[in-house]
Amino acid sequence: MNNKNVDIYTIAEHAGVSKSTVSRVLNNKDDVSETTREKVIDVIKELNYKPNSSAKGLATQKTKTVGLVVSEITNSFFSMFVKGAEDKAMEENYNIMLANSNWVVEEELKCIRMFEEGRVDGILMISGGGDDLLNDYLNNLANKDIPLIVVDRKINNQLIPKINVENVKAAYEGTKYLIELGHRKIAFVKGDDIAASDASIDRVKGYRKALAENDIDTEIIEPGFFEREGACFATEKILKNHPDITAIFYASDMMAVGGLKALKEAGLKVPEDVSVLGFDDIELAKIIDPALSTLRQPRYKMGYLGMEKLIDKLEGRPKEVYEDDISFELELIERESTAPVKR
Amino acid sequence: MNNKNVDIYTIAEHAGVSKSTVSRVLNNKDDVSETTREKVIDVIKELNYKPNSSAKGLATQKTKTVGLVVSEITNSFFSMFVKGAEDKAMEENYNIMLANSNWVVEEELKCIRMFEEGRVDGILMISGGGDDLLNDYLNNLANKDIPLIVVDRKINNQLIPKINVENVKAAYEGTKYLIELGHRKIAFVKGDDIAASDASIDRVKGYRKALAENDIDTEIIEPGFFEREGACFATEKILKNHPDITAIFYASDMMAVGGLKALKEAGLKVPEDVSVLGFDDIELAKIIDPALSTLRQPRYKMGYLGMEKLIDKLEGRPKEVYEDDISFELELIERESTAPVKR
DNA sequence: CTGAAAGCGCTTACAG
DNA sequence: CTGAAAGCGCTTACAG
Repeated sequence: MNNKNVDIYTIAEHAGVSKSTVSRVLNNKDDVSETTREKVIDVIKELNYKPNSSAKGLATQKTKTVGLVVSEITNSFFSMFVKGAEDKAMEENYNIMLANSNWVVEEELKCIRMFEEGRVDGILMISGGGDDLLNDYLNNLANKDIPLIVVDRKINNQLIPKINVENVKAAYEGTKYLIELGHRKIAFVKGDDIAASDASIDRVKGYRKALAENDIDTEIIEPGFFEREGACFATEKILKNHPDITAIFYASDMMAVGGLKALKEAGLKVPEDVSVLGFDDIELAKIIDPALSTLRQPRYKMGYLGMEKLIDKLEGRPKEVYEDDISFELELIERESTAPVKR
Repeated sequence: MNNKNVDIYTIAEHAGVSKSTVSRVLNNKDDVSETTREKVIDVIKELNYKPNSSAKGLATQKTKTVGLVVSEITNSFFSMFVKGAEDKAMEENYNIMLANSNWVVEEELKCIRMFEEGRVDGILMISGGGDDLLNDYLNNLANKDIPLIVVDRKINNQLIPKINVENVKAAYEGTKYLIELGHRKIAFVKGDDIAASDASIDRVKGYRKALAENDIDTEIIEPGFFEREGACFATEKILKNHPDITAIFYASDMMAVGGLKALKEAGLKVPEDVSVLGFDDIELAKIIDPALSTLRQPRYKMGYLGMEKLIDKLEGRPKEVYEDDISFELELIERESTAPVKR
């Protein structure tokens, strides 16, 4: 049971072969005779040998691990990405090095630098930022040798494959859905426009487009800053200035939850008095009462695919597999918080 | 900007010293003259040198990374542990290798084996299990050379430091709190008794103890299996068999949320008609309406402390720092779901 | 305070 | 199909 000091040489000795041969069976090279292979494998099991990955890493110049930087692991929005990425990595026998940036650019940079120290073959970023300094740094990385894939973040570099989401289209369809339900006075609670991902900006665009197409010109947009409290205030304000509203579309579920609270406090019932539509489909959306109708982001899939592309790249698989950007569509999930407008 | 091929030797050449000296300044050894040190540092910066950690790992037999195995990263209950652990690791300049076990023992074992391959100096487990096979394996690990710390899980091995939580006491105090509010008909919704951590069993104990001390003999215990739906059913059953109930204590917040739903459907108001007390203080507890009163588990702290102990051990710091088990107390958080009993 | 040399545990041409 | 040897990029006694 003791694997202290049992190295490839020990195995070689016990099996009566050379280190080279042991290495060959370890790496499944096919030019080894069946008998030697079996002998070696037996010894490996018997001695409970575990290869030393530092040594292997040094020799091969690969670590078989990828770095994952995430804005906030505690946020269920991100942890689903991580899970997808992790599952794919496991499948391919890659390890994951985790780093949390806490939304701050300096920490994001710190994480990346850490990863650069040879400990990681490539990096998958699922993270806010949008900061110029960081973008420069990422561009540099991409121009050097360390493969990088970016999920849910805009960045201007052809060399960096990106995985995004059709924000404009989703918001357009969400709004259209509300309109088809008969709503004409629809408010939109956006995030902050400076946000890295342009998510809020694009969603506002979609909302506007749907209104325009349907000749609705009451456009009511209020910022909720992607926060529960912020959305609470925004909702109060909307209610005060536009009491005839019949639906509110929030640019995130978390904001919708804040809105639900404000609506309740104002004595309004959802969806009887006002319909509420969220965005994201976080865990909470189906737990809260009333359950939120929302646009589902395929976060697990995005993480999974991001990792897949990264590994494809690392393994030198054909370029077509990973070089294109991908943009996912969101799915409209109807639950209890939306209903046809009352006449 | 290109760091391809710049190694310690390149630095040495440019600085006009030997590799040994470069290594010394890299490792902050004090026996280097100030002038050479500065010279070397300049070159390092100029050439944007990043040490190769595989090489370093091979030479020192340390990787400066720890493995973290978690049952389910997507669960906010766990992600707070991870965050605490991560923060501490960052502080100490350790890397974290993440593995998700998806609650299944085989995957847990797979993760650990992966970690054993020299890639990790120690392991922090925050994970379910309780399986015999796994326990044996962990015992073996502990008896070998790879340091291991276990959070929120019982295991019989003096060599493995454990970080736990005072479940009996917390449930006792939660129940007492309800009793002091005037409740005498208090139901308890437990998890499943076979669960790894004995959490449910201990919490039932605490509940019973409080009842006994206060001469209450209506003991109503129903299993909710630590699931929302399960708790929903349990609540319905309780309501049917004991309509005179005035409070329900759930062994987890998630179950309390399920309970809230069942109560609402039964036309009961919380806390006016029945008080609801949760356990854990997950994110959701303060978001849901009414906000849940609950017993707060210091998950961040537990993760942080677990990592701290592990690193203390790895760094060979004095044994007293890490060898003892630790058991955290839970804090009672009063929110909106509990109130004095109506007369 | 500094350098030469051996060694950490693997892989990989090269030769046979 | 197999072995001997060099090399991956560091660290660390040892000597001076």
